[in-house]
Amino acid sequence: MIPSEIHIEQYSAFLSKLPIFKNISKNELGPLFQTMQVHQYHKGDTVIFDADQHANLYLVESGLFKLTKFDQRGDELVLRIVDQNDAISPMHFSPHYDISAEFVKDTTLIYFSKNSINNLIAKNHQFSMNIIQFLAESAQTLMLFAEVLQLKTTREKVGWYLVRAKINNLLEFPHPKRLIAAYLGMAPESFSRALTDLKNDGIFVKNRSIELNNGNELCQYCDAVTGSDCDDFKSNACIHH
Amino acid sequence: MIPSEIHIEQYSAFLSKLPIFKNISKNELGPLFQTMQVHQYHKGDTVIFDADQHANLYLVESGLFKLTKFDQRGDELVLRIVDQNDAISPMHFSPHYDISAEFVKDTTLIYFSKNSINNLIAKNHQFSMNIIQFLAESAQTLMLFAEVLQLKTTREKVGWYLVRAKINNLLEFPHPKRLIAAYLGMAPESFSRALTDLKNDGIFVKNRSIELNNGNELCQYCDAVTGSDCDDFKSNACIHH
DNA sequence: AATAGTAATTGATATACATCAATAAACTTG
DNA sequence: CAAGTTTATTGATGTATATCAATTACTATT
Repeated sequence: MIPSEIHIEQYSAFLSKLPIFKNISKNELGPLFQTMQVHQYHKGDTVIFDADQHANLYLVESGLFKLTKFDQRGDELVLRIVDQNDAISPMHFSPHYDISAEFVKDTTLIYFSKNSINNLIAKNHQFSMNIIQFLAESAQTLMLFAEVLQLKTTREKVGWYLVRAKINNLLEFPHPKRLIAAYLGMAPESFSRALTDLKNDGIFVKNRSIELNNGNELCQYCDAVTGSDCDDFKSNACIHH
Repeated sequence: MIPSEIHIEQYSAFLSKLPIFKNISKNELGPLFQTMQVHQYHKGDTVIFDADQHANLYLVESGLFKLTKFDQRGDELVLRIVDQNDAISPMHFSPHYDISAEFVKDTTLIYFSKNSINNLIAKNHQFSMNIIQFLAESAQTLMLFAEVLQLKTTREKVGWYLVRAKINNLLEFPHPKRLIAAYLGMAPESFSRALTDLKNDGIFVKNRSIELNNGNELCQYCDAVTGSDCDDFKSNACIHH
């Protein structure tokens, strides 16, 4: 859907605050923003986000969905939970790489065609750097994610998820439990049992809120990349020296 | 180590054939190549390839090593098997992301500092595009890898590894079995048993050579991204339509 | 507020794969 | 090429977590 002038202005304000457009002047972004398109998805929708039909760059204006791969058996791998302000770029996938999006909440996506994006990359060096930064972060997040899936026990996975929520200053579960369990590659039953288990560490989850005995019980589940966003990173209380 | 003029010339010829320097003229590459450095590693060496000490872009002139993450218990995740002609770029990692390299064979790495690389990115649009392409492929490979680790059974993992070897026209195991087992996230014993299992599909591995009854037994273990490199991709015999 | 529908928990059981142990095969290296 | 060392195989056993089944707790809708 192509938005009206008023919407373009409103969305431009939103977009220009995103990291992917960082340090680029309004003048330079203007022509790109004129080509924006918008799509609404509803809770429960499923679409295949392949490079063939979706060679675009998407920015999440609002909403929540998961990016998943399914195998023949119907088992799923949740590669990413995608939230407000996030970016996803199937335009950079191989034409043979298919991925599904399942919308958990009503979601508004703003997007730009591959051509529009490549035009700005050609014209604007800062934008190239932002794209490079974005892709490098994607790759690093995926390496960390593979590590979590492969090396951590169920309990450690849940602890890791909770410490991330805490570092983002959320004392509440940001996502439904089934979604978190799927993202961590475990059955909802195992997730539930892991939460029970964590009470031994002084970590209590009542309904959706996280309660801690003295506040640093979750640190043992932290990794250095996640920890670098923590207020106490590398302080005495921190496990990362 | 800074190489002599003669070595620079010799390595330049090698480098200019790599995908990351594709479609860039010798003139434009010359100044970059003057800044090349070279390092030899020996079989058995282990180094931490962190962004702190290794903010470079590395090209593998020859050799073989694995990029791994270790956890507290000493369990390892082999994120990548790195071979001749491959590129790795810890310069794009976060300063807090540590990864180890374990050298399986004697290895020669040619590398460029972050500054050298960023200079060429700033000057040369094609090089930006090549870096973007490289990072996009890294991310996609990691998504596929997570899928393999998480969703496939041991037998499917081994089948997947073999079909990749076959598509690369290798009727021989390109890597030692322990290394493959580690890469696929399984114990060497499980790898060995999976190979025995695959005999039921008409897939026989004698010592290091792969022998097939009629040639397409491995197709069932193929994925679309891997398959796109196959001569028979999307033919009647191919599972991808 | 009542009903239906979904999500979460708890318990019992099954299973794929790891681990341990012993042997055999395959490469190093003097 | 022989002795030593690493790698691979085969068998027996253990275990973490999935699956199945039943119950309870939420959430949404009229």
